[in-house]
Amino acid sequence: METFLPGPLLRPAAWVQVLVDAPARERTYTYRLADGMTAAGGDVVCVPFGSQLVGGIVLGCLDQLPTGLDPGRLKTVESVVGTGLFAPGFWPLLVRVADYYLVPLARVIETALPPGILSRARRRVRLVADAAPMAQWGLSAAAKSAFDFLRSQAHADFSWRFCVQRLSGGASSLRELQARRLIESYYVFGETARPRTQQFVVLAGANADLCGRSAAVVQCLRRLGGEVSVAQLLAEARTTRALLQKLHAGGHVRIYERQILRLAAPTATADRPKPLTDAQKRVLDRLQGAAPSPVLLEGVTGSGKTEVYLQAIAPVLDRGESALVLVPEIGLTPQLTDRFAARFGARVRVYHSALSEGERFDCWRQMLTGEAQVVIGTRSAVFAPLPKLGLIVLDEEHDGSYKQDRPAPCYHARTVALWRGELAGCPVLLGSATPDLESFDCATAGRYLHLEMPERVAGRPLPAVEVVDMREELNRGNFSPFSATLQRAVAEMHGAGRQGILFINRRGYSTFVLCRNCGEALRCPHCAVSLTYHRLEAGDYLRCHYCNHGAPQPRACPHCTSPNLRYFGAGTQRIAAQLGEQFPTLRVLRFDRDTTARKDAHRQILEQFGRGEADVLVGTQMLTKGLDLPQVTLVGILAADGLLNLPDFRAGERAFQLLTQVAGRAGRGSEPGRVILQTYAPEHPVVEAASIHDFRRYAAAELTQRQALGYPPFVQLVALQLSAAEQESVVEAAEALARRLDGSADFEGRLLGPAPCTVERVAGRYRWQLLIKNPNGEAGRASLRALLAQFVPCAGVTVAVDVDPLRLL
DNA sequence: TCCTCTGAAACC
DNA sequence: GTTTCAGAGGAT
Repeated sequence: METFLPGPLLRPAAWVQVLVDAPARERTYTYRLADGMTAAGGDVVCVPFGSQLVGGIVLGCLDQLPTGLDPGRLKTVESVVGTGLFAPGFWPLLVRVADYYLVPLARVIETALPPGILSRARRRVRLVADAAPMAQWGLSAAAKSAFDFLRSQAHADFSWRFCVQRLSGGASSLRELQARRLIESYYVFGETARPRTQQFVVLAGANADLCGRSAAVVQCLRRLGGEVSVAQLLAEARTTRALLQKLHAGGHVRIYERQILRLAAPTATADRPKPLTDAQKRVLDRLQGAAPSPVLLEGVTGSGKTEVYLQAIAPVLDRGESALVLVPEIGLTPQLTDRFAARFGARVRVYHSALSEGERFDCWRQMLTGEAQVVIGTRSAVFAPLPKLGLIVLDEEHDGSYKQDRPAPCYHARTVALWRGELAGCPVLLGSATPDLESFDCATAGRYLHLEMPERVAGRPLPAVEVVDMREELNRGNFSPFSATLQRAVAEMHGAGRQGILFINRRGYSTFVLCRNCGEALRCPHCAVSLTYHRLEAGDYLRCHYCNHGAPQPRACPHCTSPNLRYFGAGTQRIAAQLGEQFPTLRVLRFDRDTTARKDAHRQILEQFGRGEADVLVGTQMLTKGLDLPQVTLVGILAADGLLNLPDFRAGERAFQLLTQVAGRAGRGSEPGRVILQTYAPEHPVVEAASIHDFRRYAAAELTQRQALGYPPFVQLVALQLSAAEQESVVEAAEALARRLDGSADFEGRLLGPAPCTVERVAGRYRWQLLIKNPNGEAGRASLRALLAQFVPCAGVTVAVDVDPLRLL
């Protein structure tokens, strides 16, 4: 890790470390600063890189050269193109993330910045006004004609790209002209993103003389009101762009560009603060008076946490400060975003990684200028550059999607949010009905302010949970996934015209397909898992839920050619189908990753359900994330066992959260709710605690066990995952790394493994894992950082470091 | 022995 | 992204 100078300097720094906008982003480069030039971390600069000039971000200043770098090879920063890309106090946050998660700062910046910030630093070319006349002597023919072309233009300023494409000799001519000081090249930082436009068509002329397709298209346009977007007309009139162009040329219609708002602030009907319950009032009072420390708000499902967030944010905005609201997944909570927009109007922005590059860029700038005062976003929005941050809210703070586990840095948005609050001096409000045990431990130990809302709003009771022993169902000869109790409950619910939710832990139709002749299961060719069977309109399909590999369902077993294939296990598709068979009048909707893949599909399905166009929603974990559906009275959990028995020390905690959250979807309206929890292990402590809504008892038991076994939150875990295409190289590298850790005098942590990951092969790569228990905090991470910096794995092996891993797979 | 092609590595 | 470099293979 590079060390950068802290604070302001007496003497301006001579060198800067730069993250360049080139494909080779793994490394950073050192540049000299020209005399009188100053730069700070976060500035956008233009630097020579190889033969070209590229944009880059200054990571930090150096007052001495890194060892082993030949001063003769150093180049000088061309210009400082932009400053103030980050809110005050933002840079130390990024440095802290890099330090803690053992990743290069460059990686953190890439994660934090909206993509394309650097590519928006555009290279331009201009004619030098007072160029020496003799500079043209002896130019190559291509360069001469290029120069003449540039001079013949009305203006003297061009984009580099235009020049390369348009001029004879392209880039080499430009370099030649630049060397002669006939032109100069410079960079501009994209101050304003181009406004987005859309093509519109409007009727023009009488159009009496048209016939055939033309007449039909004009007729359609007239029906649509005479003026629509080109895209809409193309779709509605089922016509082609060519025909529209012909009509345009003939003067029958006019096509023009209209500016559209890329960041239309979510609009909704205005909403006023709701009257508060006593518990909500107490919480808000404590929040106002509290010092800026983290707050854990433990409020049961349906206790009105959202209203607390809204009313806690209002005074922050009144003070002219901004608020950041983090949610696990933006698509899953359209109701929440709508409510924020309704309450705070145009000051609200939504920021997440599914936005387009342009949308993220625009939103980023609006945050910096203070135009956006409330930002609702997912994990990556924890880096939103809001100045004057007055409050950070993390809704459903226990949710695992706050942890990034794919590309480094594997940061946890909750951890980063807490640091942000500390650096900005603002409170961080963590809300959940089932707090993460680490947060809960901090709260009970007094490190966080612990506030509670133990009752639902309007005196509504928590739903009664009936545990059904599925072993007895089997004994009675019921082989269906629905117990007799659940069947009766569904019939009753349907009869009363109410709605229900069925939770199943798997999507697809069957979880695996087995040959009854040879006993082989159909497996993914790239991963060490079986394929899931999906029924699609286009035909039956097998899909790998790890790498998304897909194949048509074979008619016969690929191992022994027997046609005797059998489908095991039930996913959402099969449950929905069986439910339909059993209750023919029941209207069933599916809510899982397959049915919500389309943009805005979450909202559509939820709205459809909300309008009462379906009676039952069958879905996966997606159902657990904060849905507020007041008409739902019945919740069925088909098999709790799949959750309880995962090979992970957090399996119990996650199962408890999931069961409590699904159960919490019932009885949120005026009618009381009812939950039916089916399991083969009714005596399991997680099932028992969840069935009586007793988070405290479960948490206490689980924490005692964690302490005894030396697991988080009592010990820090660091997972090192190695992967490669060949099994031998991963094993070899993993063992080499383990020897290195064991043999090191500095390293005091405990090493578990190396061992293959639970699913050893994914997408054609073998994965092995080392787990480190680090009881020494920062000191332990520091020695690990040093060890990892020295460790060079054999060719083709990549090492991923995950500090505080959430899933041990 | 020199030249050309090609893929990989470096670019501060 | 461009440029450079090293090694293979081929022509002289």
